[in-house]
Amino acid sequence: MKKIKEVIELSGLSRRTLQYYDDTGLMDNIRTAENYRLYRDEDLEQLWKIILYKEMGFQLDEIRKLLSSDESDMNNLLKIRAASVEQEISDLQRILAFIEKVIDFGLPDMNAEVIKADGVTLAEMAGRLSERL
Amino acid sequence: MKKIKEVIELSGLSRRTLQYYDDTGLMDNIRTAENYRLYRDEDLEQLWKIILYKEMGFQLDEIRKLLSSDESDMNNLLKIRAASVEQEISDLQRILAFIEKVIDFGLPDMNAEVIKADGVTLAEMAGRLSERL
DNA sequence: TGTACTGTTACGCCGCGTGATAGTGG
DNA sequence: ACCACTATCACGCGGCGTAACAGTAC
Repeated sequence: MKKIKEVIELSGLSRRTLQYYDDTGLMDNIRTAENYRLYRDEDLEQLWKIILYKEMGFQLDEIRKLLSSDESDMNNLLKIRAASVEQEISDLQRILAFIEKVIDFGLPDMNAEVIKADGVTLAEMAGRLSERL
Repeated sequence: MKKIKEVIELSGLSRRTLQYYDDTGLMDNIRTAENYRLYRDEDLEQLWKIILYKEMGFQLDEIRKLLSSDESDMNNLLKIRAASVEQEISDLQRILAFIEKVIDFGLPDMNAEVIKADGVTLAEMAGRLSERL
């Protein structure tokens, strides 16, 4: 049974973070008579899982689901997350290529004939410019 | 001289977004006597640049700097941005590899001997686990 | 008189950081 | 009485979405 300071040092998380996890129900801390948070061994296991899921880039509400799901549900969520990370990577690669193009050739001209098309917004045009490389 | 509705359709941005750009000084709109926002051609050029920089993943305060910088400053900022995008990509690749490892082998055990080291926090341990692959 | 446009508040999101203020243990 | 610990508010961040309410043009 550890009090919060020990858990701060053990986990590397901040006091505020631990309080937030308690407030939002991600952790479900028991309390002393003086209302101090107490962490049992099982709570530390739970915290370890939370830290691992954060390392994988999950949001806290997704982590909540993961903590209460069986092995097959968890594997599904992991696969979904893997797919979206792959998507993020390819988005960033597109962005990177676009930046390098701008470094070499400057910003594309808004009035260039190539990109003038009716019914297409500027935002869409910008998206297309970074897609086609 | 266009009013906001036309600019919404032309740009693909929302009314709220255009208002926000005005409020935060990213755009510097002139007004009619009835206080309606007016967009001149040069303002649309500015908006186009903003959209392009957003497409490259810049934050609005960085975009503010970009809009008022000369070519060499701009190129520096672009290179810095490119470097940080590369960093984000490699972070995500590490995360992806870690997720796939967890899919195959399950969550790493907190009490495993391998990872037990004094003075190392759980968060650090999680980071190391996803680094070493 | 209606309706389609315009404007200004102002709260909500997410994951905490950063105080401020107050109670408790030893 | 001191100090180290604990607690609970509550505002702030970025980039808007989403009302709510009010004025203006036609």
